[in-house]
Amino acid sequence: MIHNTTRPRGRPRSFDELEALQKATRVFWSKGYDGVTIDDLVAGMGVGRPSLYAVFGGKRTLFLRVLRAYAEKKGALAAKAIFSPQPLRDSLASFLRYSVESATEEGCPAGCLLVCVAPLVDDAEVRQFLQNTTAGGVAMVELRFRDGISAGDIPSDFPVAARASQVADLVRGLTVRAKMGTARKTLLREAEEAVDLVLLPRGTSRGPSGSARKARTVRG
Amino acid sequence: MIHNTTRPRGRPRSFDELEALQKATRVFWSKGYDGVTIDDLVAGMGVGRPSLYAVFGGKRTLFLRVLRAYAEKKGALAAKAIFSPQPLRDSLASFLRYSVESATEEGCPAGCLLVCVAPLVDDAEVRQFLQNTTAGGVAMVELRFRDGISAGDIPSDFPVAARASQVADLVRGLTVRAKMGTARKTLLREAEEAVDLVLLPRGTSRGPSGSARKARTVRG
DNA sequence: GGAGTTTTGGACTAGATGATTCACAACACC
DNA sequence: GGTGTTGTGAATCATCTAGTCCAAAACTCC
Repeated sequence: MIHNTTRPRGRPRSFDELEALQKATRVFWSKGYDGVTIDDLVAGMGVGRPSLYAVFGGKRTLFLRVLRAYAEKKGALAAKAIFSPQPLRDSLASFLRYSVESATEEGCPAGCLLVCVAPLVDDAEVRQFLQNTTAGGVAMVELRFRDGISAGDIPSDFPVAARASQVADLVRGLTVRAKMGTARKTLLREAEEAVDLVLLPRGTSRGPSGSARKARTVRG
Repeated sequence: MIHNTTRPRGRPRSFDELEALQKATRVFWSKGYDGVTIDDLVAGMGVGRPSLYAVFGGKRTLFLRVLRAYAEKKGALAAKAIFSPQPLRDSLASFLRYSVESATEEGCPAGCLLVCVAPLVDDAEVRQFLQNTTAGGVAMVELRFRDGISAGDIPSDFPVAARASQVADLVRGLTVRAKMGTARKTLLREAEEAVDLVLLPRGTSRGPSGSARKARTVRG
């Protein structure tokens, strides 16, 4: 009856592919990878079993698609948080806050698919994707640090690469804590404190840390 | 024939309980919790299926015993690393080094049972145990920081609690990276750099970070 | 050596799970 | 409306999995 030229040939799908993918995300997110059965996916996605196999290929390939979509979305939101026009300190705070909030969202499973679920999947393609994605995350933070140097928010000798890695590790640590059930409030406070840890400049004069540094030299 | 008074009554066990527990640890460590079947455990532990149920109760209770034993052993080694008589800087370096090394041991699964596996287990008892264990870990680092204050390695206003949490988060982050397949060498370097991040004293004079701090005040 | 006790290995059952098949439904095109 | 194409739901099948049962084995005690 309705003449839609761009419509494909046969019977139209009863589900939206992207929406089904999002629902699948929730399933994997809350139950892990090994903990999920095809029946879980069928029930959670609102997709018939044959359709699932026909459209997504199977559990493994579905998970890969889920992972890519999830990472893209999260990456975009993280970039939005860290690159919005504000001083570096606030950018970093926004970034950490977003990380904690997305890992402790009410109505969502705790933790993060990329940190808590995917690393456990014994699959070369997943591993490769994770490596790339995390490298991209670190690069993003590095980039923001460099902007911060240009803007004069941090000194030009700020150890960009090291600090970016440390920020990424902190985020991972906070995310795992979220998965363990630590309250959002606690994690937000720690994230706030971590900003100072990463950004505050080092003084060479104050504090009796000379002995510690000396001991290090002796040791190494 | 042989008269051993302390020996129990019936047929002796064909396996050593603690050894079997260690083998079970490896199985869970490498395959996760949901990924492990009873057959995996039977094969990996060298224990008959009925014996497994009789002695360890089942997968869940076995995992709990595994977890406790694992945490105790790791906690002891971590304490040894951080409390050995040396300046705070070296203690912290030892602690981080141990964390990375134990998560990247050759011949062992990458990562850590407490960080990468247990948080995903949907079980109240496991969750409770994790909370206690991680709290204990943070308390351990705090204690060492206080010793460091007494020894004059760090100033008396050193934010003990915050820094201890941050160290714990960093360790978790590094551990997840290990699980993702990052090389030990890389992680060891980052751990080394992190020592400075945590310990180096803050100066109030140097660096153009005034704008950033100001921005923070404006915001908050 | 015989009785009692505990562990073991193999077998067994009920149920879950992964993946496919097939008849039928819903559309576009002519 | 007829034809070809694609998606859907129900049913199906072989396999895997958890947990239990039982006869035999290995021991202690008497």
